[in-house]
Amino acid sequence: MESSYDSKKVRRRDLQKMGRIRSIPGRSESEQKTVHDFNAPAKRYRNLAFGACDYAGDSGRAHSSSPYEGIRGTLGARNGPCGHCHPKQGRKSDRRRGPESTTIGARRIFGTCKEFVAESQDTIRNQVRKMGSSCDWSRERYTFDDDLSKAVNEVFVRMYNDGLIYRGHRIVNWCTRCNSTLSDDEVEYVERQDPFYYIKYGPVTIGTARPETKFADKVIIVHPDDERYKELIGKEFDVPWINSEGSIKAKVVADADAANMEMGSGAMTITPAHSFVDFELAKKHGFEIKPIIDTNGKMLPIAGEFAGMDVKDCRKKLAEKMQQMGIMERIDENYVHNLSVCYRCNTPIEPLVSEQWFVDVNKRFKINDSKLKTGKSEASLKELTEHAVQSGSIEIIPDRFKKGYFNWTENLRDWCISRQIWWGHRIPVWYKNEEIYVGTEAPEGDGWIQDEDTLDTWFSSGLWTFSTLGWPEKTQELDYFHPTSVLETGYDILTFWVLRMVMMSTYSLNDIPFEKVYLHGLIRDKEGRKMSKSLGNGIDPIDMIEQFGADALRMSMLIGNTPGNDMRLYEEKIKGYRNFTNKLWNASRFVIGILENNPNEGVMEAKSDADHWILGKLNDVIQKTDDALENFRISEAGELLYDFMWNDFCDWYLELSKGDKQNPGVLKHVLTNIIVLLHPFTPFVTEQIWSEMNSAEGANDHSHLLIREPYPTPTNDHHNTESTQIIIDVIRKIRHLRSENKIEPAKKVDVALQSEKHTDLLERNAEDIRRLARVENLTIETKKISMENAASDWVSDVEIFVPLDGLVDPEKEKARVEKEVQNLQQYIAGLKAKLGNAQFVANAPETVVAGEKAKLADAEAKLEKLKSHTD
RNA sequence: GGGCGCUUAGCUCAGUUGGUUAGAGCGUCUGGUUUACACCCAGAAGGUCAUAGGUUCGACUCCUAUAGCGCCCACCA
Repeated sequence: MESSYDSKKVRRRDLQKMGRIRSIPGRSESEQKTVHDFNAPAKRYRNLAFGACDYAGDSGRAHSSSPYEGIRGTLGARNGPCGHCHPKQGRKSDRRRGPESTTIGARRIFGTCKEFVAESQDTIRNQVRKMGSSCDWSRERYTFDDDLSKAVNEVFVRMYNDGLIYRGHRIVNWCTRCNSTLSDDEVEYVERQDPFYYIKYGPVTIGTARPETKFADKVIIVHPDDERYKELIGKEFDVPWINSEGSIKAKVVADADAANMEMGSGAMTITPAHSFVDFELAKKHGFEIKPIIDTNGKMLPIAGEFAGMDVKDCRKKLAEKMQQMGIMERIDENYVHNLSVCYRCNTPIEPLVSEQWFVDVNKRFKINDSKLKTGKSEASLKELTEHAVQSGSIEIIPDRFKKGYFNWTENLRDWCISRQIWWGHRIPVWYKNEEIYVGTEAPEGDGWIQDEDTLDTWFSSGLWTFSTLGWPEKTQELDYFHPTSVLETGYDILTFWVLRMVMMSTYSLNDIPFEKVYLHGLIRDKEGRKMSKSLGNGIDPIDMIEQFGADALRMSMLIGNTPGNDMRLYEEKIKGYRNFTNKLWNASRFVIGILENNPNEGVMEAKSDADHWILGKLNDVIQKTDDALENFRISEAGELLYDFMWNDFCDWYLELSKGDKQNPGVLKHVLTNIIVLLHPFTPFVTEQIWSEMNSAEGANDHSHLLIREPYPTPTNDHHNTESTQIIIDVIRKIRHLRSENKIEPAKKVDVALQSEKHTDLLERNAEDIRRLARVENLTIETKKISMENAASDWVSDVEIFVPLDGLVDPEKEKARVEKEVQNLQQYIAGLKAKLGNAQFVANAPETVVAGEKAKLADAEAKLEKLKSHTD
């Protein structure tokens, strides 16, 4: 065994040995995938790991469940083309991108992307494995796998037949660069300063940042109660305007909901084809909806002289024209607003009307209510999605994210699911002249052309919990694993993914997809900044693993972090846990060495006070760890184990084991428990220690892995931990007295102990006290000792004297004691005041009052002793 | 505009339904080749828990307001 834990060496060895790639002997690669292993995962993993990786996804974007959101670049989409942002090729639709894109051969793009996906898969698999994730690799799935694609089509067809999917001309978020729609939650906002134009429009002045959309504006909306415009309502005007005719017939319409008297001039025109709000308004009033801008962001012929021009250029030129026409009142150059942009390429979004497929979230359909328990026979997707969380069937951790979830379900609009990108599941709809066919497979006969659009990635991702288990077949897995117990993911993906999974599962299976959602925060750099490529502040997990080991990286991500809160990650932190890993390694080496020297003494039997102490402590830590993990306080569990391993086991029990009461059986027992408990946190080093322990006993059997060991449960054995605690405290106090009085560590001192109750205990452990406190002559008395010129202290009823002839500074010692007396007196006064308060005694629970009384008694006894020592 | 979160030792963070003389790691200081470990050991210093009120016998913890930082959603005439 090496003296320092080399994570690199062990890792490579372990990956094969530990069966992290769970392979079944005698089966080919393809058969491996279909092997069903119904061995329930060990308890600890049920709660710690569940996640799905979409690789490059059907979206060209990785939404792995890793908290490494900030460095998505390294998780999947590294250096590759963004699938989304490439136009489909070989398509004749006029929605396609212009001729420039045809210069890129379709085959070439497709080839590149296949490679890209393969590379991403490799990268992610590699990273997940290197992180030590304990997945059932036999069940790995990719959203483009055949059976998953089948599920996608199946859901589409079912929804279509239930009338939940429809095709319609609607206003959508459009990216002119990607040449595709975006769903509402794929739109991002950036703050920008742009000119804001005030334009004369007949009798009113309108304000806009986008004059180029207004060629066909012919309705003025005012508030019905607005005194300024009351007279105008219902009237029509010929307004000098920017269109090619030079004027337009405008009508004044009152709408109490749409118009705001306080805002600007209180009057506005509307652009139905390029504004969500205006589109709804136009539908409400039956106004004409006339497109101004095409899908490439170019002006349509309606713009006259500006036709074919880019939106941006048009705006500039148009402003000049308006000046010339004399209808430009003024320009505010300091207008700051939120510009909506494409999350993929940051191109400004152009809302426009186009024919798309939508999921109707409000239409009711028949449901099987046996699991959903809505109390209804039919419900809408929106209602089901909301109900699953509202009813408590799904628990979100931490709880506060429910609010965001409901905010989102409440404002849910029909979901535009068609995308004009080529990388995705094709919409399972075929056309032949006027005929339309919707089915899971292409219809019989010639002349059918499949819809060229693809589905929003979240449509297929939303099926993840059951499409991966063979649905729509009634498979054993589906029965066994669904709903999943815990989904673990980042909070930023709650609405994208989590909500869609709830929606899809409640629809398709009439059941929830999972019982609990554990949300982690995002990882930030040391300064709290989001990790990003442009800042170059990302941390490559593989780099950190190379340097400090995967275990250290895992620990640094688990400890000191609470659900839903962002976490800073930086080298020093990881380094700290590397030290922990190494400490564990060295302690194990020491124990294994003892076991090798005492091959026949491995029976677990507590003999010494220290044995009882450590076993009691172990029992306690098992119980607390279990409780913490059950309640998703993962950080706390990690801290408990860290503390127990280092401070109790290493600093005390191992040190005591170097004395005359070494007990190999207990050492082995405690170490074994420690590594089982720590295995979920630091799988590699613990598995390696386990293997070394077993090979020390000549039983190196690869099938006998630590990961298979049951997680410890507390025993009912009673262990006295008090006794050794006294010994430990005595040693500490002696050390403290030495240090206070500047006694060199190498120098041995004489110590006298006096106690009525604990002389036996002290005698039993005299050797340890002598060794660990560096004592020359240790005397233990029952009768009172009075000693001149000695530093003194006490523990329980044990009085400690360290004679310091000529060494102790009487003044200093006096000052120290006086300070402590003062401190104690203050404390006692506080306690007395509290206990003297009738209200406190009356209202506080008995246990609290008793506790305070005990504290007081204790403090008073201490004060007594302190005084007796100064006499 | 609506919502949410954070503010605790020099730094990074814990603190479970209100009852500890408020904790950890790192860093700092003092000392150390004690035969597993200097990626270590021993000892120590360091906080009026952002501010101001309130509830309570009792507040880091609950309520209200204020300030600073951050996030999400909405809007954009």
